[in-house]
Amino acid sequence: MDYQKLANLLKVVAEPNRLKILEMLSCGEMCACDILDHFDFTQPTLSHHMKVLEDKGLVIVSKKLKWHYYSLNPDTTALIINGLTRTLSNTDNCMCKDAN
Amino acid sequence: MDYQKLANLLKVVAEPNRLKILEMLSCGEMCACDILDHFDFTQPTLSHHMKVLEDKGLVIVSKKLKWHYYSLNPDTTALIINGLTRTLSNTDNCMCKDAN
DNA sequence: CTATTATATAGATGCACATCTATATAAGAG
DNA sequence: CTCTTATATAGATGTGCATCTATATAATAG
Repeated sequence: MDYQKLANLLKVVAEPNRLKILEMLSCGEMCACDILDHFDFTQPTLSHHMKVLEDKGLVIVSKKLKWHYYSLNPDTTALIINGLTRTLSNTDNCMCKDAN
Repeated sequence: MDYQKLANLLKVVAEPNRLKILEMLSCGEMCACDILDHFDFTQPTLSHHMKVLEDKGLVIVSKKLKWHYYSLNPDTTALIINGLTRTLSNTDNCMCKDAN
């Protein structure tokens, strides 16, 4: 298990506003301006969060005209859930089974 | 869904050394000194991490003589996994279903 | 062209936190 | 008691990051 990589993904998700964004996207794609309506912070702050989510592979963007539509990347979300679940449960390939 | 509360728990887990500690504990309880053997950082740093894990409810401590034995708190780990899974999947009680 | 709308970038600020060294406390062994 | 071992606390340092204001870019409407 690459703890650094998993931790990096978990850091992306360990922020309340980004959690809320991800849940909003769990029902389908949304454009940035519609997401912004649900928050109190400014537009540059949303832009920052969406960039983090995109750069780390949590969301996928499709740019249509001047709107940017975001949707969840199910591969990455599955990676996080599975990685965390395996880390927190007693599995056969757990590091505590190692000779070391 | 209380995003702030879930994010606070995820922050505890979004740190590579704490992830490694938690996986070590997934096989059973360990004392601090044995955990420390698997890391390069100093003893105060481990003490800090174990305090975070204990304070946030991720691990349970039983103190026997001068050794402190740590084990996973399955209630909290389940809370994190379930909360994150529900947030990232399209569920009926998702916030995107709200009239708002 | 200009005006409007959607999004991004630059730079600053303040706070959280992982780590360290030094030291303290706790608990046994002899 | 003194010595050793296990753990905690205090205080400092450096870095990361969420947020802001101001401004830039992109794309469309008129």
